[in-house]
Formats: sequence, structure tokens, C-alpha cells
Amino acid sequence: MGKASGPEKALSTEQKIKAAATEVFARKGFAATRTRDIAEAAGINLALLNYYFRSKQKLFDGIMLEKLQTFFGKIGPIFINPETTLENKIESFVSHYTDMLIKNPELPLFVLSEIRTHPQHFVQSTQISPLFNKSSFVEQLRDKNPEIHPLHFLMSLIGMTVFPFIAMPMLKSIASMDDDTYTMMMEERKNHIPQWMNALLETKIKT
Amino acid sequence: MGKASGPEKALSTEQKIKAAATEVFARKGFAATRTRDIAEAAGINLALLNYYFRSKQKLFDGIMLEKLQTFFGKIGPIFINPETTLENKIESFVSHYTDMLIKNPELPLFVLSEIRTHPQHFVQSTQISPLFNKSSFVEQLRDKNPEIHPLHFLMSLIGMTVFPFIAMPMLKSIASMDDDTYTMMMEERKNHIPQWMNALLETKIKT
DNA sequence: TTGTTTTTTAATCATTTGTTTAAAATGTTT
DNA sequence: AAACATTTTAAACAAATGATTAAAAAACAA
Repeated sequence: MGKASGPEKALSTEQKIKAAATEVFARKGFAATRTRDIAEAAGINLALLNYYFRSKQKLFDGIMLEKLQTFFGKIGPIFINPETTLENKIESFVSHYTDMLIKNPELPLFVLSEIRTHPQHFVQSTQISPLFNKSSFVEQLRDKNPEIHPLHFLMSLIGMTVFPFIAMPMLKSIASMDDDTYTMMMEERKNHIPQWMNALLETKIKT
Repeated sequence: MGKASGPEKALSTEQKIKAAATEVFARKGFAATRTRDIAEAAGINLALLNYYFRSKQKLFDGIMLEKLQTFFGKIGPIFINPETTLENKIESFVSHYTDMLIKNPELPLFVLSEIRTHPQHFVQSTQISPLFNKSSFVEQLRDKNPEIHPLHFLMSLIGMTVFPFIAMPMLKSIASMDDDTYTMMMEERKNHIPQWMNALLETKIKT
């Protein structure tokens, strides 16, 4: 019943399971994924899943934690740093997130979908709330344009950056576009969005 | 085995089931929803679900079709109309969608999540693609600023409008915000987004 | 009322699905 | 090689779940 302590082959199957599970969970979500799907995708015997990870839920939790860190991990260090300008932060945010999302296009929909199922649990575990309030990002925003609520700006910035990946199947179909062309557009947005966000910041809002 | 033809009470239970199913499906997704959940939420006997709607899948398909029409239905008439200006279209889009999403906050995540599972089927059924290409919206966009690809603009517009609802649980937690305050911010965006999109349109993109 | 159709119920079925078990296979140590 | 530990496999289990059935209850028509 003991966990494997041998290094090569043991880790290899464990990693095969985790890699397959990551792919299937991301594509179908937790509930629609059967342990047999994962076993087949990994090319391993069904019982090995429970041998290495005690249950489907535990396997999922581990993967979800990694995904949450990938998704929320970049935002903190960028926004907290008082050494960089607001413009730097915006550019850095868009650039880093676009790169990461090109590599993991299904990440936002997966993370946000599963957050919906267990709202309090996942959002707490990221501890992003205090991080945001204390950030120099918010300070610099208020300094530049006190009229805009920081959350409005954040919604727009994240929305412009992340939404194209959430709606990719829809938007690709609308414009009859293949994967490469879509990726190219995302690269373009690394350049466009910071300039747009700047224009947005300079706008005097009329009622 | 026949379908009910009597009007009042028959429709009443049928509607109870559909209403309950709509709520539970939207909250948990198709796979995580059990027919027993729906029966309990509707306060009816389990077998009635199969009596009125032949299967869980058929019940879901009917509801999904309605949701897709709600989600995609407004965009067509607004964008096609050659009588209105570009500014009118943007204002109208933001206003109509914000109102609709305030009433159905869970709609985008639900629709986009299920599209992920059956990509080609749902996107085709909306027939939004030809609608977009022929629209006077695209024409007016190219006229105003030929440098911006219409899809870039559309991504930004939809992203700014819809994303705050997709990420609501996350964003509410970040800013420690209650439902009413959040709704108020969405109302504010009906005013802000058109002005921001205008600023975005006037921006000369530098490489 | 009586007969007929429609709706509702409780029980059951057949599959699916997460998990466990016991034994076989493989690897490691002495 | 022998003894022991780890990994893998095939089979089975138990619970959950979508669906069906047959009978009861209710609504309706004559």
C-alpha cells in the first residue's frame, strides 16, 4: 500500500497520469471527466490512478492548485512592485498573460468554471484580495486618474486581455480563422492593449 | 404515453421542471447536474422529468437553445442596421447586454462552458458568422479607423462588457463587494464603455 | 355515476463510475 | 538465487444515476 520511493519508472507513470488528467480535466471539466478517460489517455491501468493519487478528487485538487497558481501567480508581483511605472505594469501584465494564455488557451474557462462550483474555497486560496488593495498599482491609478474606480480599470484590462481566449471557439468561428492566425492576433494585442488602456486612462468621463 | 394536451396544470408542472432545470444546469453545468437534483428543486417526482421531456439531454438541449438565443440574439439586429451610427451601435450593444446580463449573470460562463464541450454544434446553430461579416458595423468600423482589425475591436468591446460578469465571483472577492454594489458598477459601465471604445477608436497605434 | 384519458407515484432496472482487492509481474537487496 | 518491496493487472464491488414500468390518483367526458 506504500507510496513509491523508486525514482525513474514510478515518477514516469505518476507524471503520465497527471499530464493526461490535466488535459482531460481542462477539456471536459471535473464532473464530465471519468477516471477511465484519464486512464485511457495516459495509457495506464485504471487502478493505478487510485494507487498514485488516492481519488479522482485528490488528483483534481492537485492539478487545480497548479492551475490557480499559473493563472493568478503572475498578477501579484507585477502589481505590487513600486519601482515600476503604471505604464510598465500594464505592459508587463498584458505581455506575460498573453504569453501564458497562448500556451494554455483553455486555462481561464477551466479555472473560472470550477470557481463557480466552489466559489469561496478557490478565491480564498489565492489570497489575491489583500494583494490588490495594498498594491502600488491601485495607488498609481488613483494618482493618474482619480475619477476611474480601480476595479473598473482592472475589469477592462483583464477583460481585454483574457476574454479573447475565453471566447476563442466563438470568435474563431465568427471570423473563420485558424489557430495560427488567432495566435498572431493575440501577439498583436500585446502591443495594442497597453496603448488602448492609456487612451482609456486619459479619457475624461462625461455623465 | 401521450404528451399532455390539458392546459393549466400540465403546463404548470412542465414549467416547474424547466425552471428548476434552468437554474440547476446554469449553476452546476450539464454533467454535474443529476436528474434527481432537478426533480427535488422542482418539487416533483423523478419520473415526471422523463414523462415531459424524454431525457436529461433533451431537456438540456431545449434550455440551451433558449440561452443561446438570449445570449446571441441581441447582437445581430443591432450590428446589421445601416440606419444607426457606429456610436449608436456601440451604446446600444453595451446597454442591452448589460441589462440582460444583470438579469442573467451566470449566462456567459454557462454558455461558453458548454460550447467548449460541443464546439462546432452550438456555434453553427447561432449562424452569427455571416451576420457579422455582412454587418454595416464592420463597414463603419473600417471607415472610421482602417488600421484596427474589426475582430480586435469586437474582442475588446465584448470583453469589456461581458468579462466582468464571467469573473464576478473573483472580482467581487478581490474588492470585497456585495451584489448591489457590483450591479451599480455594471450600470456605470453602460456609460463608461462607449466613451472608452471611442477613445480606443481614435488611438493611432504605434508599433 | 361510469368509462376513458391524463398525470403522478413508488419501485425497479440496467449502466456507469469511483474505488478496492488480491494476485501477478517487476524490481531491488542481501 | 532467495527474500522482500514495489508496481501493475484483471476482476469485482458498491453506490450513483438515467431511465422505465406498472399501478394508483386525478381530471375529464359520456
